Amino acid sequence: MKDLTPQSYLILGLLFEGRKHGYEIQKSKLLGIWGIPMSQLYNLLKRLEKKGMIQATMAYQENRPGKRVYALTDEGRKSFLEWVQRPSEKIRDIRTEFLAKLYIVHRLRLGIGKRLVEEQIGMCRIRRERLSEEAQKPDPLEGLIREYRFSIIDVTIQWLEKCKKFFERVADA
Amino acid sequence: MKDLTPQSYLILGLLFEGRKHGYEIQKSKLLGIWGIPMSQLYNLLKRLEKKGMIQATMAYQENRPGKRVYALTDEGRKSFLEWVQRPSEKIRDIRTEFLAKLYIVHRLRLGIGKRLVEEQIGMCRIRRERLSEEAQKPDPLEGLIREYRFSIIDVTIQWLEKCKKFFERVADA
DNA sequence: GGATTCATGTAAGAGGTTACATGATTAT
DNA sequence: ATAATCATGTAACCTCTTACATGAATCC
Repeated sequence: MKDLTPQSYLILGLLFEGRKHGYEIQKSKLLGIWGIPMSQLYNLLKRLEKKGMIQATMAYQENRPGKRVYALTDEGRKSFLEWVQRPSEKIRDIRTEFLAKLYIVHRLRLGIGKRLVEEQIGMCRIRRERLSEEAQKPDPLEGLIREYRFSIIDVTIQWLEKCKKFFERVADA
Repeated sequence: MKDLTPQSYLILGLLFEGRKHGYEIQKSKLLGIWGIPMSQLYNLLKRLEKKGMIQATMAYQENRPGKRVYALTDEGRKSFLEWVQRPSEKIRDIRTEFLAKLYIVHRLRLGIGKRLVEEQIGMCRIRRERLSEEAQKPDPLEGLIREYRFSIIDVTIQWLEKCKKFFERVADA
């Protein structure tokens, strides 16, 4: 099964809390990490349903239009849990994808925050290693780019260490 | 006119050197910044032509299939120059878009490297300022995310200072 | 004979963005 | 009255990714 987008996984995460309809998902405070436009959200939900990750049931109310209430399927639950426990492979995804994971792990009190951060640190170290091993070409501009990559990785590792402490403090881990 | 993608601007930049056909563009050493798959490149070229940024003429050869040789139009040239002189607004784009600008500025010896870097530093300072001004919520996870953003900006500014020195050394600036 | 280089595309599917479109209820 | 909140969608357009498809010339 192909990976979903981080946004979609976040939606699955929110539904992990319990069944919700579109408008409710939109209103979920997401720390401003992602603002999904309303009209896109409905598209995403439809796609997730088509993929069998979630399933809708109609909730009819008096004096109100019916709501399409979504719930996770077993596959959706499985997919989400698999995603949320796996660190991001690319450094550039840390700002978005990994942050989303931390947020949802914390929100749902999944108790895996510390481990997730540790694994992410491990992944960053691997990346750093791999970058060191790459053949250095004499091109000076290329050297500069390389330096930037190293800086980003290093600052990310430092920050992840702080994250680790955070998850050690909160009872979540 | 809407912005093109960085990839498309890079292609315009390569054509700024002179007319090229698809295969030639693909072979241009781009420091490994972007590997555009061959089949995508032809799509991009078609789109750029439809937008009036480039124009093809056929070059027929003996014993060979004809080549579709592209040249910049006036609009393409204008668009490229406008793009290449403007710093990236988002920090996350520095790794990709801004790097591409530096590369092409250097390659074409446009003589604006130093100024571009300075403007990018200015943009980063503005971003940093804006982040400082944002209301701090008591949420500790949000605080962590904020810290990460600051770190990234700071390390980026430091790196840009190095870039500036680089462009001061090379005769380009 | 087989790999690499030269040289070009099409087609299908997924996904993102934006605009358009509707309509009731509740609070000011 | 009118603005905000609740509630849902469709349609068009663009871009990206991947796979498929072809074929000559040259180098080893």
